[in-house]
Amino acid sequence: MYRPYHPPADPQLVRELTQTQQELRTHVRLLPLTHEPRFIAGCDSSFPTPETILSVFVVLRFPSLELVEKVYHTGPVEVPYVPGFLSFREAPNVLRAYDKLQQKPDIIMVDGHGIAHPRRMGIAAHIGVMLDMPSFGVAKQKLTGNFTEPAATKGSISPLTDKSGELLGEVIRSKDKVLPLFVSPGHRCDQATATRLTLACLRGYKLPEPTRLADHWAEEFKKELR
DNA sequence: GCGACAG
DNA sequence: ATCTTGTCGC
Repeated sequence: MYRPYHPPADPQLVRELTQTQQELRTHVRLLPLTHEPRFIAGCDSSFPTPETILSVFVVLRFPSLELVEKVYHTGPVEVPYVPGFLSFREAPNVLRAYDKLQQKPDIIMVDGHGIAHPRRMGIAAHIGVMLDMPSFGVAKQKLTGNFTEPAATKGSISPLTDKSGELLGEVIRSKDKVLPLFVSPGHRCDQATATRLTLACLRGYKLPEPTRLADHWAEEFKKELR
């Protein structure tokens, strides 16, 4: 398959972001949820133009999954995309979108990785720490770690581990014969909770409702801008 | 030195 | 992420 080429990143920038990332990491806490969520949020970002980012937050009632609110926020893109540092490019705008929510959620499902990251600080963990809110990530592509292909049937799961065997996340088949999802906890959440909620949010599509709707509305809001 | 690389 | 048509499989 075709492999993307990532242009060299500014060494100085990478050093600074790495330090910030490691500081944020000290705040991460992996714990089971204390109470069953009543509201779960989904968030995702898109780029109407190369220099503009549009972030969306949707809040669904849980476990009914009815959409109760959707908001978005747009702003200028100030940081380039560098593998492993996606959060610094998207999180600032995502947090502003979060501020616009009337109904704050009990937990946030982010489009991206949680601790299944080189330094255990994917965007889901980053956002969770910034808001000090429970969060977890659901990604469509692997960033780091190893795994064996889960069975082709919906609900099949296989672990995502690092070289030392540490569990980074779980690879979940959310729909029969469709590429699996990579689910990992972000902040104030554990793997069992992340996996359980992801499965509870499936409604016949590859993506669980929170991120699927956030994805959908990101596209709608984008059109709405022109 | 050779791959891998979220969105 | 984004740019894009037709096409294969259930």
